[in-house]
Amino acid sequence: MTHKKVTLYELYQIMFQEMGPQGWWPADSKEEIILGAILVQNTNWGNVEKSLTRLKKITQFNVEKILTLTPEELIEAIKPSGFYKNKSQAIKVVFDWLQKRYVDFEKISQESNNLRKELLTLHGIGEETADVLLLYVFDQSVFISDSYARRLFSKISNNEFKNYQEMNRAVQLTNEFSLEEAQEFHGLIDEFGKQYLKETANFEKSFLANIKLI
DNA sequence: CTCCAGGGGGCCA
DNA sequence: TGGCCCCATGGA
Repeated sequence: MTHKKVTLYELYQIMFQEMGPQGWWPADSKEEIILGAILVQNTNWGNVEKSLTRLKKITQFNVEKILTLTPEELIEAIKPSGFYKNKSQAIKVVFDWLQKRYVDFEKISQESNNLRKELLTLHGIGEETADVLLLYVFDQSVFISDSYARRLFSKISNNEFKNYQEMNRAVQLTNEFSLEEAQEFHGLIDEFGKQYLKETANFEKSFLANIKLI
């Protein structure tokens, strides 16, 4: 079995050509993306949508209104997406932080010389969620080494990526990637994962089966 | 019925 | 550091 050797950017182009734009992270505001990023932790997106609908009804995703909610009200709103004790506290922590920073996303992104580290100090924000926020809220072109990315890259490279940090150190986007492409890439990888990288799915029948990363 | 999804934190060796 | 366990709901 001979494999076609491709660069990271060529991989992106192949996936985009095959699957098209994924419209990843549907949201009308940065605040909604942040809420979604927390609520989706180890949770099906469908359940997240239920919580977002309920939250929107009582807060319109307004930062001050969200911070005004009692813990019980917040928990009640986000219950459908599970882990509500952890997630309600994470929402509180992140929105407190936002309010302190005047909720100017562009300003935060420019002023903090190590925003990733700063995000990781927030309780409830781990490596993956921090990178999701960098990519979709703070407009930084980063690669997200989530489980689907690790499964895919373990198949199309000679490395075996066991955890987030291991892959995050090894893989970074080249500067050919625009912000929009970086955002699209993550969506493509996860949609590909849902179709071809589950236990019952068959990667060998996918359009990436004969691809290897250079 | 079981399984697990667009993770994170605490604990322990 | 690395492995293990817990957190919780709802759809398949």
